[in-house]
Amino acid sequence: MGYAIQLVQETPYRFRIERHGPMRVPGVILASRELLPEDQALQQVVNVATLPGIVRASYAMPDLHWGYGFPIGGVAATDITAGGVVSPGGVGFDISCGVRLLVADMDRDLLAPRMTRLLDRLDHVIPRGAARGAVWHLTGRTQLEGVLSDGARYAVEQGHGVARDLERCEDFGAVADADVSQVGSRAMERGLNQVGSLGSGNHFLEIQAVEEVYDEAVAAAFGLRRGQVCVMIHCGSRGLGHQICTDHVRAMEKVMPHYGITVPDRQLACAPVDSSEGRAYLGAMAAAANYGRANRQLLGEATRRAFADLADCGLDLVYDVSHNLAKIETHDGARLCVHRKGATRALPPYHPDLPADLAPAGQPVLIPGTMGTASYVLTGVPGGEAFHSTCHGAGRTQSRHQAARSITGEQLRDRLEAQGIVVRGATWRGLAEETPTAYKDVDTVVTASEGAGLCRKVARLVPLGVVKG
DNA sequence: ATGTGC
Repeated sequence: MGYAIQLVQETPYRFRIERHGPMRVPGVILASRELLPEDQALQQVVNVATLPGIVRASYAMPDLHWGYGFPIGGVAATDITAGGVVSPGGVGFDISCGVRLLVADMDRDLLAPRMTRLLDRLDHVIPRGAARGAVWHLTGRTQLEGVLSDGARYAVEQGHGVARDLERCEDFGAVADADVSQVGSRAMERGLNQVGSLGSGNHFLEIQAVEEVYDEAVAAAFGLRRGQVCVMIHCGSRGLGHQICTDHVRAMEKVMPHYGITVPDRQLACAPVDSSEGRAYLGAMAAAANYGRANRQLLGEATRRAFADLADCGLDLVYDVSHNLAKIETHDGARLCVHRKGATRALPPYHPDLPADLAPAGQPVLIPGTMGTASYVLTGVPGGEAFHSTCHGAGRTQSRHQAARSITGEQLRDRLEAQGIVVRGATWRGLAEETPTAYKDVDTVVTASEGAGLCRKVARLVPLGVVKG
């Protein structure tokens, strides 16, 4: 701290911070100059570069901004066999926050006359905000353990969805190495009544339309065509994931001296992946990841019921992918712990973890925009940098307080409705805090992501109706 | 992000 961070521009979309001080690797920021954040987030890129076992670089995506310990839009991988660490701050409080996209077998013109009724129904059936309630009322601890161990797969087994849904979920709906015994009692309590709830902040459920297709072949493989209606769901693991992060940060803070680890920021609390504390966090994190997927599965099912009932219309899953997660992955023969925080995995065509029917197209990468703005579908590219990762959305540029001072919820609703976008918010205050003017421009972020060679654009989606958390 | 903040 106390010095200006030196950035070396290497290409229009690539900046480098050379190793200095305790940095073990350089920092690499994949962004255009206009997207570079305030100094604090760049300092966080530098801080992450000091973590034990980090390899290649401390990466940042174009939507980089300040976060807890790690920047949001940060990607960092550690070598497990070289004492590499796992850090809860490298995943964030909303473990497994992510996006699910479903497509309707209907075009926007046909749906238009039913839009208001559909939004009113979703407003009624999608639990969100501070209010209690969830789509799925778990009968007790046994069912919650099923959710934590088997995620969307358990939800489908229990009748909430169809088998094909799992083909289109990251990890086919469940991470294998969840350890329920590492989920504390408070986290369990908080999780019991929130499976199938949106939450608040930037979480939303949107009815959208495919406005533009950039790659016809890949879009067709994803089931997308121009004019088609789709539904995007953006949410995470609610209070359960938050509590797990809190609990394991505390546990790691205590044992860091024992492992001889020092970090420049206490928010970078970490432990070796190959240690009891590291394994404990990864087991609990995987359980929260499964919870997040089950959550999105249930919200998708509630939306399907509304569409079937009011529009006689089916919804097929395009994909479900997280943008807050650490994963054990093999890259160039090395076993790495890849942290993605506000960064989306973007597998290239023919990657072995893709479902067979998506192999030629690559992984669908789902980028939620800000309320009233576009969202994107992207795909992974061969040789993608940063361990096959890309951006996760438009990063915030204004605090919630600043945002709420700039506009009222009612004004924002009027402005959106003047653009033909129907809005159903949880609270006026919450709506105002999410004004699009408080965010970077998602089009600019996606252009930079493609320009930096992280992904390719497939389709641009525009909002028709918003159910806001 | 979060039964919002040490």
